[in-house]
Amino acid sequence: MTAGKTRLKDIAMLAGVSIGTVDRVLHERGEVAAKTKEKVKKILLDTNYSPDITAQVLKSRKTICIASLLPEPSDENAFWKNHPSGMKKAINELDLFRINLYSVTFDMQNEEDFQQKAGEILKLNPNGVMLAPLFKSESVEFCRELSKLNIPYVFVDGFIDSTDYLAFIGEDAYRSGRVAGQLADLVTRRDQKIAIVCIARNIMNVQHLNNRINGFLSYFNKTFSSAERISRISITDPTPVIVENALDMAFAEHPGISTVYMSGSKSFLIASYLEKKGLDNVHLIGYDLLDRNVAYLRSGRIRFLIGQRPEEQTYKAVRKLFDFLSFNRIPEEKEYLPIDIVTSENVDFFLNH
Amino acid sequence: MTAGKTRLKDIAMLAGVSIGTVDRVLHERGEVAAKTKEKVKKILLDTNYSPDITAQVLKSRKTICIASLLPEPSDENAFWKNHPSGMKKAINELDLFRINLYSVTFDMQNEEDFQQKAGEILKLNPNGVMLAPLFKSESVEFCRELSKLNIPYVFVDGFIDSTDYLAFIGEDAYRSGRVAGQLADLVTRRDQKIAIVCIARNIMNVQHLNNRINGFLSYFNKTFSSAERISRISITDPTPVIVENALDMAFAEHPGISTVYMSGSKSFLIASYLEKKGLDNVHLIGYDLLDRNVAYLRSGRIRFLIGQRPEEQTYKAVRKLFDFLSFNRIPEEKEYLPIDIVTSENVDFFLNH
DNA sequence: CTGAAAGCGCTTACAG
DNA sequence: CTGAAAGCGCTTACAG
Repeated sequence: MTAGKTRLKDIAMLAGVSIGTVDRVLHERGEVAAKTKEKVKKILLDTNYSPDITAQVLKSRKTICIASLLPEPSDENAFWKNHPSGMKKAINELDLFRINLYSVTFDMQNEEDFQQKAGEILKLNPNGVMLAPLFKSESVEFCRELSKLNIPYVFVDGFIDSTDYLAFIGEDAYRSGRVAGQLADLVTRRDQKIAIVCIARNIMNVQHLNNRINGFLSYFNKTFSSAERISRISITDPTPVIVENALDMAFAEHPGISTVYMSGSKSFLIASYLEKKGLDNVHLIGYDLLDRNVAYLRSGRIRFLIGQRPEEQTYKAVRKLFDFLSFNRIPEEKEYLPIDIVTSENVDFFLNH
Repeated sequence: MTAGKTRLKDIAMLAGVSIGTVDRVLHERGEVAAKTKEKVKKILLDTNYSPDITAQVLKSRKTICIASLLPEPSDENAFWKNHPSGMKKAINELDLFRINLYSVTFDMQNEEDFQQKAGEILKLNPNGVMLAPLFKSESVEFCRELSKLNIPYVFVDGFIDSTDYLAFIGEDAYRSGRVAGQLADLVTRRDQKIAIVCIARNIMNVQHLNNRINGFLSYFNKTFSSAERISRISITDPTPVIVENALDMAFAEHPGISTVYMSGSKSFLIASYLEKKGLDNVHLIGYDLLDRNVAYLRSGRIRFLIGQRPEEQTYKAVRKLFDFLSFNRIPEEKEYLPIDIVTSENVDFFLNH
């Protein structure tokens, strides 16, 4: 709290050496006699010395370069639209340091594009990397290269266990599913039915959605058998016609569905379907504050959206990389951000900031 | 983004003057000929100069002192227990600057104690002040003194319009009431009744609670007349016996109450009552993650708690004061923090961090 | 193995 | 009104 008043100079005086020598033991730059080293180390500890960071930064003036590799946001997948603002916020806060951000995006339908962009980043030789590991094998490969070059990397949104990542920041999918389960339970009468919808193409994504769905189901397991009450609808293509057909079939097969849990971020597709079919009494619970979702939340067509703070994910990723690179602070390995319950009444607070 | 590479020295060269002169126009320290001033100013603008903060801090080494005046947390009012951790977090983040925090607490039942502690702070002559203006006239008086001494101050939790505050950080009470209303609506059948409880002694507090209650009522006004469905219970003393009697009367007078909205932070009192009386089917909605509230949330006795991020309030207050004092950044006048909807399933995320 | 010195970019007296 | 110089606390060659 009280910034250290002892300076290198004071340590040097106490030890009867020059500040150059103190600096050498401080940074373990060698070339110091064992005895002097011991003496200085002791005094360093006794005085609880901590360097003045402003002076360090002023002197060294090295520029830190952080690269990010995230999916290109699109209409098809607007979830990634807000991630850049978190990075910008972090950079702004750190503007007294020399820090550069090199943002790269890849086409999330295209493994090759990921590989190519990863290659670009490797060529740049940044000090640290943040990535969303959407494609497993390609990501593993990239991480291996980074490790080889001694470049630390942080995962955002998902993580791969077999790699040597510095940190992961994201959602606890299982628990977000449990939260959704609780909300679904709250709005669904015991004699009514619940449907779980899963729309997914790529495998990583499916894993994440499955975790959510397992969490969702786990909430009901405790109370009573869910088998008869909960049905699952899997759709492999988000094209509206295909979605419509799949839902038509499901609603025909399971009469009495009064709540739909959309495990991914495309609730607006379901909302649009329900509106079209006049299914006004069906509750809809989904994820992420995409513009189209928020519009349906406001109109009442979507009851709850669960937020996972995309800006905060990238904000924290940049901060953790920076703190590690500058001050050697080792972050917690995994940080799960709060699971926000968002309704039409509190959504505004989660949009601007 | 890219930190400015032009230095005072460069400006001086371009203007054909010494860096001392540039510095004088930069900080408007006078003693500069009008012509030179103009010339330098133009170059400053053209080059988009921004000073190197590390060098500034290193040189000036002035210590900023921020004082806080908050209520002493107690069993009686545990809401204030978590505010200090937000201040600590801010101080830790700013540890490369010379910044001291002087925390003072007052007895929230005692106006005189507030005055005395305010006097202590004035004697200290800090650079900035953060306060919770629980007592109106005493706070106005204190603020007047601060203004006279040119000490900026930031309100936390509440604000007083007639004063000259730098910023306010807190809850939008009306809208938090609306959120509660929406949640109450969700769990209450149309043929069931809702009770609003208000326990308060001091007047500022009542104002805040009234704003919440008005927000709550406004949610129902739109849909249908609430007069017949919603009753209000006012209690002036949080002593369990008194609370019990008041609730006994209310439940007797309004049969069919199935949801209780507790407008203040003492939901645990209601929860305890409901448990004692075996009123297991009554939904309870309240505020703030006090230990005792959280325990009832976990057990299911409390359905929803609305959180107002106490740590973030003080964190932001310290940051805003610091940014203003150090870099002359003028903050937004009022910042309303997100209204968190907390249930037994997501509460953990809101506790640690 | 160790010390003396220069310099990072700024601010602050001081001399003229 | 203006400039030259010292110094904030550190790091980095360089000389010995």
